[in-house]
Amino acid sequence: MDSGPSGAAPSGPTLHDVAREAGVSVATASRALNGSTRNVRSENAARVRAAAARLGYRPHLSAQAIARGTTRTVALVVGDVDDPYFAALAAGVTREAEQAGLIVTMAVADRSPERELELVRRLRGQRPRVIVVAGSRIAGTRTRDLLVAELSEHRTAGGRVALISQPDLPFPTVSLDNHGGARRLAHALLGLGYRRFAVLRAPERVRTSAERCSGFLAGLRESGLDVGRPVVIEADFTRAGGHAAAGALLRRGHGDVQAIFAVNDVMAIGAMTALRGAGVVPGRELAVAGFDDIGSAIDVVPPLTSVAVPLVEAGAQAMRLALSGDGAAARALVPARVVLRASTPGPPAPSAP
Amino acid sequence: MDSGPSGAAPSGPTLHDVAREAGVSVATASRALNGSTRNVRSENAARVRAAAARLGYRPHLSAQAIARGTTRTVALVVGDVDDPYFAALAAGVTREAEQAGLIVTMAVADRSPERELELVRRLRGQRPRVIVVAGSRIAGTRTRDLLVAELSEHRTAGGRVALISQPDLPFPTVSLDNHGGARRLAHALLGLGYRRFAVLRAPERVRTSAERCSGFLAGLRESGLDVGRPVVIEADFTRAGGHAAAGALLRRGHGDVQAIFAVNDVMAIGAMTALRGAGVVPGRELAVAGFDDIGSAIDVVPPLTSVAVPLVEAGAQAMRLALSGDGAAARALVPARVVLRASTPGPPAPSAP
DNA sequence: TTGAAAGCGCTACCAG
DNA sequence: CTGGTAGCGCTTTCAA
Repeated sequence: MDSGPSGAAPSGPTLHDVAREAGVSVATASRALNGSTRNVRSENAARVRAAAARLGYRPHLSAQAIARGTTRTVALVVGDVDDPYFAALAAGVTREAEQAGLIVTMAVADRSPERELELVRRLRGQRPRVIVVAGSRIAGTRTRDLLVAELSEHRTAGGRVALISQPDLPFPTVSLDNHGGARRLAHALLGLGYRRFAVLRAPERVRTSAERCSGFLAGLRESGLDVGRPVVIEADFTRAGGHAAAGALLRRGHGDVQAIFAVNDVMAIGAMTALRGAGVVPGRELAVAGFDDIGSAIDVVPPLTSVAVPLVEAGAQAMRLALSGDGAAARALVPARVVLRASTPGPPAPSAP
Repeated sequence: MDSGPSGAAPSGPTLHDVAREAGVSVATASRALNGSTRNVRSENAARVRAAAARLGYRPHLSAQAIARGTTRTVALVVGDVDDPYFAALAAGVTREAEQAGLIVTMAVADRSPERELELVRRLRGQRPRVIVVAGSRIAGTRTRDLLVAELSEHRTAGGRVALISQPDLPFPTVSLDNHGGARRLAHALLGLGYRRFAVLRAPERVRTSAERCSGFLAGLRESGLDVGRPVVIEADFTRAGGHAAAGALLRRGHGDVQAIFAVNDVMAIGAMTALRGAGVVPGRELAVAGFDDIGSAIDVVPPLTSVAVPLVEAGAQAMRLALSGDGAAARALVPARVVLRASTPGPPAPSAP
């Protein structure tokens, strides 16, 4: 008789109760509450609504889903929530979904592709209208193929899919202009006079990092200027990673490096703190630039040069892309804009040969 | 024949299909896949599983919900996602829920109590096992009463409720020790030698702010020391609000104020930037302290003195509280710990009478 | 405009 | 251990 520690079974008044209370049939009650109000006598409709209110009736969404054969659900998979990057994306997706009258179900993959796959599997059970994956973007063939298979089945079953900033998969995708943004940042820094760089990046399989890194290097290369051989240091894609990487740079001796490009802001900020901790003034002795332009980029000292990406907008756009029903080839590229601040004031002395 | 712009109807293989494919009855298929595996011959079970895999079958959660009379859903209402405070709470709730095998549905109230109420109404339609509200904590009687009514009905129907940091409502609640944390911060600052304070707070109806403010003032008062009349400035509960408030303080002339307490970190950080913009060095000429100890508190210059509240843990605890099924009177107080950093080094000169 | 009734996909009870 | 079958709460023909 005990329903167990965690388990009650939410019930509540049903449409039958409402119908009885209003003295009409369930069919009429259904029509009055959720169907086309058109064909029900207004007096009856009023009685039904009154009865529903009196009883505190709420339509059982699962029952509706099964009867109608459709849900109003969007399944969202993010790598993490407690991270401004994903939080902003989630905010965008949620805003747009709610505007379309859809309910968002969110699952957190903890940045693990396997878990991401597992979640998509389970979420599919909800028969969501749309599945949005804002993933960890880690390359890897097997899990990736399974994910594609899973999403394909979803689509075959009539569902929609949208990806945010994933590697190239056969679904509508909105991507951030990582390569272009980093490239333009390189140009901007060169324009300021910097010539020797260090790049703080994440491991190769983190695609976002890889793209930003290669974009930056491409920007340097195509300038035709003599930039020597940029120092590249690999670390975690986190604040701690940036901190560690900067530490490593200082330890190995940063030589003639004038500017550090960290592939995201939290790494850049961690790096700045590490520099300062070692007595090196960020901006003055060593310039620092990041990527993402997170809110706090403006509150660190010196304010951080970065590349702004409208993350909330990217999330919203993903929803729109999914709902628009354009084909799997639909792509949206969210622009990235270089924002120069005091952390890259230009090299201290005009390069003296 | 056109299903409309945004609307496909996700279908897919059903249990019947699987059963037929495996050459067993639906009942057996059901048992093999989702019921107690105990009572089905392993050979049959294998056939069923194989058939399910071959067909890409996923149980229809809505159908299960309706047949079982129970869901495995947690409905979470947050004020905002794109804010580290709520993001951390959401992360905690999500982590704990997923560990219990529950799926989280998230809705964003945009910090509006009316919208919060509306969302709870709609979410109830999902018949979630648990409803968690991490609200905007704005006082207001009417909407509040309706929310209580709604949540009560949910409970009556057998569901669970948990609140995070809400005003005192008759449901299990985990609260942050805002008053105590601020009080201890006051003590700490007094201990450092500060005597003249300014408080940057949000409007009275923002409860979190109100509690922190009153806790701080109580801490000052009970010290018995001569602290004069602290300057209290009201502004938005945001970074911009902090910036503006600090601006206002400087404009009106901060007189003998030695330390600023902002009721949250983002306000404090905004204030620091404003001070610096006006040529006042934070920490040196004017000490600054915040509340929340958000990640970036450590990355601003000087590092920000704050009061740490384990937000992720608070979210997790709310889930546990809800699942434990303790009565409506269940309360959990998440401790808050003062963290002194360089933004409050102690007043410049030993107080000279 | 209304009501009766047939499902929607799945579970669980009841016989075999 | 297995299959038939009666619902779960709701929508949606089909007749009236």
